[in-house]
Amino acid sequence: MRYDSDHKARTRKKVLDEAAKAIREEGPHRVGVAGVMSRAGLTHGGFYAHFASKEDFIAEAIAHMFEGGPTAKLEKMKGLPPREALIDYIDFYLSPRHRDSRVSGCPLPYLAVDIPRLTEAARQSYVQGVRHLTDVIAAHLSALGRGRADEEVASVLAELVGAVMLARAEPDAARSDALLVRCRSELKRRLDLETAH
Amino acid sequence: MRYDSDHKARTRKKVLDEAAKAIREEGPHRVGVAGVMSRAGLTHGGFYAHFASKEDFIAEAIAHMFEGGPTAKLEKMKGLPPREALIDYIDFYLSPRHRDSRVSGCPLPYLAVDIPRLTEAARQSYVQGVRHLTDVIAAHLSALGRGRADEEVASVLAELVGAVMLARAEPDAARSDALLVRCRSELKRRLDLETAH
DNA sequence: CTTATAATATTATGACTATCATATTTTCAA
DNA sequence: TTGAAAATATGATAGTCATAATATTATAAG
Repeated sequence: MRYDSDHKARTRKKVLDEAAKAIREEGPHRVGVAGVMSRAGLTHGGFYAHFASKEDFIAEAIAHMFEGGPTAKLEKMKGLPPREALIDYIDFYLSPRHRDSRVSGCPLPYLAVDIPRLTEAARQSYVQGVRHLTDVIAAHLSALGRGRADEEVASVLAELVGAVMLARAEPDAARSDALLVRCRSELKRRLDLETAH
Repeated sequence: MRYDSDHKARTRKKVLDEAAKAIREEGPHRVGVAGVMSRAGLTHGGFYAHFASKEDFIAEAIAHMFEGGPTAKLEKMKGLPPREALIDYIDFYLSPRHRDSRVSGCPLPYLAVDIPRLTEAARQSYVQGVRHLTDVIAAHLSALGRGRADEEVASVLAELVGAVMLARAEPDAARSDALLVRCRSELKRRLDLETAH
C-alpha cells in the first residue's frame, strides 16, 4: 500500500465524528454528504470509498455516537458507590451544560423521534444504547436496596430524556433552567437520594 | 366573489390538516409542499395563494396541531374531578393507542427535538402548548392537595413526553408495552393516584 | 528518483425541491 | 346563459441533493 496503513481509517473516523455532531445539530435527515465531508476537511468525492450509501453512513454515524465521549460519563458511574453514581449522573444529565451541548451529549434525546424513521441498523444501535443505560441505572438502584428497580428505571429514564428535550425546546433560559432544577430535585426525592439529613 | 365565501378557508384547513399528519409521520423538515398539497387533493401550484413561504406554512401547521383533536382529551380533563382526570390523562397519554397514533396524538413528543431548529413562530406555538398542558396538570395536582404541584408538574410532564418517545423508538412491541405500563404505574404511585385501597 | 496504487478531488447526472409566472378551470352574479 | 373574478393547475427555473465516473494527488516501496 502507498498511503499509511491507517490513513483511511483515520479519515473515516474524522468523517464519522463530524457526522455525529451534525446529526445532533440538524437531525439525521438534514445532514448532507457534501456538508459532512466538507466539515471533515474533504470534498464529497471520496465519500463512497468509505460508505456504501447515505443510509448506511447514517446508521454507522449513529452507532458511532454511542461509542464516543458521551458514554464516558456512564462508564464512570460503574466505578462509584451507587448513591453517589446516581446523584452524579442525574446532576450531569439534567445540567444546563448537557442541555446546551449541541455537539456531544447523550444520543437518546437527540434521536428518539427519528428512530422509527431510520433503518433497522440505526434502530438496533439505539436500542442497544437504551438497554445499556437502563441496565447500569437499574443495577445501581438495586444496589441501593430498592426493590422495584426494574419498574423504576423505566420511569427515571423517561424523565431524564423527556426533561432534556423539553428544556432544549424552551427558549426562555430561566424557565428552561427551572425545569431542569425541578426534575433534578424531584428525581432525587423520589429515589431517596437527597444528601441532606 | 365567485367561489363560495369560505371555499379557500376550507381548502386551507384541509391542507393544514394534512400537513399536521405529515409532520407527525415525517418530521417538519421532510414534509414537502407538493406532497402535502397532493395529499389534500390539490396540485402544488396554488400553494402560494395560501402561504407566504414554506417556513411560514410549517409554523402555521404546527400552530394547527395544537388546535386540533389531540387537545380534546386535555379539555375533557377540566370538567372532571382531579383524581379521575389525572388517572384518565396518564392512562391515555401512556396508552399503546396514543403511542401508535401516527397522525394525531400530542404534538409535544413529536416536535420537541425539532423546535430549536424551527422559526420563532413555531417555537412560540410550542411553548404555548407546553404552558397550557403544564397549567392544567398543575391545577389538578393542587386540587388534589399536593403542596409542591409546581415542582411535580415539570417532572410528570417530562416523564410523559419521554416515555412516549422512548416507547415509539422501541421496536420490540412487548418491551415498548412494558415501558408504558411501568411508567403508568410509577406515575400513579408517586402521585398517590392508585385506585386500590 | 521513479513508479505503482491507495486516497481523495473534479466534474457530471438525474432526481427532487421551493418558488413563481402564466394558463385554465370553477362558480357566483347578472 | 354568460361574463368576470376567485381558486387552482400547468409548466418552468434555479437550487440542492445523492450518486457515480473519471482525473489527480500523495506516499510507501523499489
